[in-house]
Amino acid sequence: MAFMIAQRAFLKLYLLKLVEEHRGYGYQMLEELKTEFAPQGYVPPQSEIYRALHELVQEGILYRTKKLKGGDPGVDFQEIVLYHFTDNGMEKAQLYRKQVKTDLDRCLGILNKASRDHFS
Amino acid sequence: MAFMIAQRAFLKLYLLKLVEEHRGYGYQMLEELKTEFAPQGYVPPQSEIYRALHELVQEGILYRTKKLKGGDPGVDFQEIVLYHFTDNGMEKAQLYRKQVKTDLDRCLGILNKASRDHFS
DNA sequence: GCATGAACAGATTGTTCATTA
DNA sequence: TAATGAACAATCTGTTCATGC
Repeated sequence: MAFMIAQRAFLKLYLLKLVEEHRGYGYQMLEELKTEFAPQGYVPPQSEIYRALHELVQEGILYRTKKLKGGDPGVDFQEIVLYHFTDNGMEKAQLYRKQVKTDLDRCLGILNKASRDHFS
Repeated sequence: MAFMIAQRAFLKLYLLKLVEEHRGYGYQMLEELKTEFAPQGYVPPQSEIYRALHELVQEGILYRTKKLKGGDPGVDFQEIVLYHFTDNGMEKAQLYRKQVKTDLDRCLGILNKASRDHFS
């Protein structure tokens, strides 16, 4: 097992949550997460967001649709990729969340111990 | 900056502490840390221990001496490598600890937030 | 600048292998 | 088995580049 939780897994949790709340395309979620994590001094990199989304699709949790941003033609023709849960995507996601929670708790245990041991 | 704290940096903290307490060779420290982290389900890999020690030497914080284990000849001729702080090693270590603390706190902030956001 | 994606390079790490006593 | 070290392979990640609107 890896020492620490992977950034990819960490981001997947947040992306699943954002898709669940119907805020659903890559660039927007990236910007949202950037804002959300600014206080923690963490800037999620663009490449990881897209890689995480692609993996969630490959894993059969999400699927993609394409849409023209704005909807009204003549206004904005930018094409965006929206994400939605597949039929059994929610169950799969729940399973995945469970796995990540185990890993997250393990990491917190390790890091909290280090914090106590060296900087208490 | 990397997403999470590196295992190497994490281990260096513990190795510096063990050397400070005069428990000082690789294999022994490895076994000690294995025992210490058993409850957290973390098994520090042998290779990382040695790599971390080598780096601490390269960074001028520690230096090495060699010794025959047991001391008494005829009993055990296994050669072991002991580690000690250099002249200004303690100061350097203190500086390093400070840096790692910053990183550690950043990681804890991120992971605690995730824990709250998804599993509260 | 918004939006998506790929490519490339580097660092970290886990496993295995080698050596000696 | 204890002890140290190196080699190898895989993964992850950060940066940069490419494309289109």
